[in-house]
Amino acid sequence: MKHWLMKSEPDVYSVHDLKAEKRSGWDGVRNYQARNLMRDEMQVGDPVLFYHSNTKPPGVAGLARVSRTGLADPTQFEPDSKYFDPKSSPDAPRWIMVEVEFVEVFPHFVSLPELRESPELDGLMVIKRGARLSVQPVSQAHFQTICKMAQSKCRVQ
DNA sequence: GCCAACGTTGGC
DNA sequence: GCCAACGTTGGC
Repeated sequence: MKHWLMKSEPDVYSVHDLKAEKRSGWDGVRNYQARNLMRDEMQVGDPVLFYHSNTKPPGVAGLARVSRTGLADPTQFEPDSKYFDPKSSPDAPRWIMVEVEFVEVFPHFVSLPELRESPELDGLMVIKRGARLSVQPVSQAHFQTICKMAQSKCRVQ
């Protein structure tokens, strides 16, 4: 089992939105590296740290789990969507996404400054400069440290 | 609002 | 295939 961190701007889609909706397709990713991780590496059941970006402060807000894999992102076929991709077709969809299922809102929001302060999180991708990738792998040790900081047992089921 | 980082585009 | 220009991300 692999562990992940996925970024979303809470003004657009927050962990509270996922709580209300229970499950959601992770649409709108238009970066090949992020797509490849979703398409090739993610498996049903993998835990996902839900990260709030572009907000004050940014940080890890909750937990989700991968509930479905290998789905075509429907927004690539919607001409009115800002994620529309005229070069993609339903026969050969270019943008593959996963669906995630809500697990919990963390009792304690772990802010980016807190992540930076923890010596145990040395090497965590999201605290590196210029780490723009919106889907990131997280080591099991880092994942468990963040769960502890969030005051969560991170039980996925 | 600024700007560093970095991905993408397109001319050559 | 190189690389300058440009666009986006996202912290600050």
